[in-house]
Amino acid sequence: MNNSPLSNKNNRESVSISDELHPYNVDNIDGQIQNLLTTMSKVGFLIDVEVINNLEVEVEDLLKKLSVRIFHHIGYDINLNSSKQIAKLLYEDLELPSGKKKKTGFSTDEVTLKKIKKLHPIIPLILEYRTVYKLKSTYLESLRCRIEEDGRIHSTFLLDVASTGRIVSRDPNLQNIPIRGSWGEKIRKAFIVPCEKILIAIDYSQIDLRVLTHFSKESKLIEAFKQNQDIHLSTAMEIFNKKASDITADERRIAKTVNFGIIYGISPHGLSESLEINQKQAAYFIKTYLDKYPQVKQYLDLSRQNALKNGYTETLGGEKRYIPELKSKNHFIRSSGERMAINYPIQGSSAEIIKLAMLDIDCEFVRRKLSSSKMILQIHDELVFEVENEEKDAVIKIVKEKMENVVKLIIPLKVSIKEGVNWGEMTEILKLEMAIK
DNA sequence: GCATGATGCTT
DNA sequence: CTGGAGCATCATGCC
Repeated sequence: MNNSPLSNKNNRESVSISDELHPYNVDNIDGQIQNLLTTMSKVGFLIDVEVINNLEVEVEDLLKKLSVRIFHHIGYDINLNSSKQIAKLLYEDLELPSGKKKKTGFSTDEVTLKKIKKLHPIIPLILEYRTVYKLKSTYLESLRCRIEEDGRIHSTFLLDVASTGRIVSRDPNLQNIPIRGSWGEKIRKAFIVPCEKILIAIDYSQIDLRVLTHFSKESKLIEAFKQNQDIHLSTAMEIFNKKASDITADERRIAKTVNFGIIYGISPHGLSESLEINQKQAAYFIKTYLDKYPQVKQYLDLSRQNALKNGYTETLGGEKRYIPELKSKNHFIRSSGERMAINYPIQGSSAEIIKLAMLDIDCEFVRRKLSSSKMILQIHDELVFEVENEEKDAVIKIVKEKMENVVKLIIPLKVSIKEGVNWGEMTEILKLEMAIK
């Protein structure tokens, strides 16, 4: 393992798989990837400022209308950005039922307000105001101000910030640009590429669940991934004990939430909050899941036990994270430690895998002299490239091949590929041109 | 001006 | 009392 090709930056091949416990070498991944991150930052993401400007006008107008309607209803003006003033309005002046208490008063967050939104017509208006104001402040005005001379936004990418080994983007953060709903698409349409170029986004499909499968060796999951099944549907079939054609959209949604919950070290309470069901039902779903996937249960138990015994957990590459919280006498802190013991090996291994893939891709771009195509963004399980049209086929082939083969797990790694002229209108590429040289 | 809390966006 | 990891904005209170 000490002779891994990884230790030679300019001559990396595929990684060593000789050591079963640590199937790849993580020596100095972060040191090697630093230059690549600096380059991504220098390249930046081209922005269509007209799209931003037009959206700002639209949003400005909407905010004005919303605040006028709200103030008309209540008969006076308040600062709608102040949760303190919103709380006074709802829970004192309007005497609506209040939910959980925070340090400074009763909560007015989205989850709380949705529970009482039918009790007063201004609550949906407040919720919409919040969404739109968030857009205006964080994703329109702020981003516009960060466009530099070259028409691009240059984020900074950092290692050694996230305790899981993930890469962090800041100033500005380009890893949390909205994607859901109509606003997500509208904003992402402002992220563009120059003429003669195309945007390519490739993301790992279910990498966390695949890593969980690798660690747990759960036979049902191995089978599902080997057959490239819809994993949430497959889980729904297990939990609800039905065949695929009988699974409803709602049952699949529940299974998807359970799958994510497992990775995060779920509790019945947490799942009940996410699914808006009672805790008894949530507990039943978890129990059923663990009954149906016994090797996952065994793996999760073992993860906690080993973390307590050793004081740390580790990733596939052997990167350790110490978890002193496991010995806390405070139940809350200890539970939090147990969730870390579950989540860190999974999320940390995923982070390693994509960082290794980024290095492989970078090397191959250099080797193949694809100098006009640039990696511009990494969003945890996704890579975004600004690609010369003529290099498109070659880039897609390389990125897919490197991402899927960077490390051999007991099940295959899969990516999905999208292309577009902007980040808001991406189309999945299902058929790959196999006539590539 | 600075720290903290509340909120909300992503994976 | 309970979903892992982050960052940014705004309000508020204190210096």
